[in-house]
Amino acid sequence: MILTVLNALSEPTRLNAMHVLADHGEHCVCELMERCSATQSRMSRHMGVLKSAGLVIDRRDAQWVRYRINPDLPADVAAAVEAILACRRNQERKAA
Amino acid sequence: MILTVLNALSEPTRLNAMHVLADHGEHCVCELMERCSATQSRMSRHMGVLKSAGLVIDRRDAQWVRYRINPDLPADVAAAVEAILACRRNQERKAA
DNA sequence: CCCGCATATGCGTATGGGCGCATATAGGAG
DNA sequence: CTCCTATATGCGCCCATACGCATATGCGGG
Repeated sequence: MILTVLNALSEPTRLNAMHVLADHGEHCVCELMERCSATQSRMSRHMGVLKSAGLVIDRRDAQWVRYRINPDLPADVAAAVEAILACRRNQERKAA
Repeated sequence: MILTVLNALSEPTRLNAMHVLADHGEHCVCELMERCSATQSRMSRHMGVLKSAGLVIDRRDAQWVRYRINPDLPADVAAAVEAILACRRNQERKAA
């Protein structure tokens, strides 16, 4: 439910990961690690939290695991996520 | 920033309080206590968290303190909050 | 001045969550 | 089979946070 989603998003590294995934493309853990400046175990666990919140799905591709935003998110949840991500984007725009 | 907001909202009682306040009216702590089934100290502290996240403001009125949603919330944050609250409302609608 | 209602807060405690480290598992290459 | 890369997970530690209880503070009434 929404509380699980909020809980998942209210952590800097996880919110960061969502920003990376916001292009609706696939990204492997090693890429996310770099872009979020996180260690391997940290990133893996955080992705697990996002996954069990239903926000992302994963797919094995050879030795990599590709994550992407869950395309079957309920419309209202997807809208909320989008609105949340927009906040930081606006902030970056303001900073420039 | 948005992380503080998400942190504040990712707690059941606080999210509940936001739903009560979503009518953009003023509500005193004792009313919020009842509607959220919380003890006095719990509710007071939770409102403090919402307040320091900038989500609500308070006003002394005789022996009561009236809380309401911060009318000066940045537009993008207000939109995110609205989208989040909408999720639970949709759920209630679906349950009926 | 004293009392009672409404609200905030100090304090001690318990629980949850994140982290690092080490290790397990999975898949490809030789 | 072995090795290497990529990812997940068990474990123990630490810190943040929520809670209850008691107490302080603010405000109005008598």
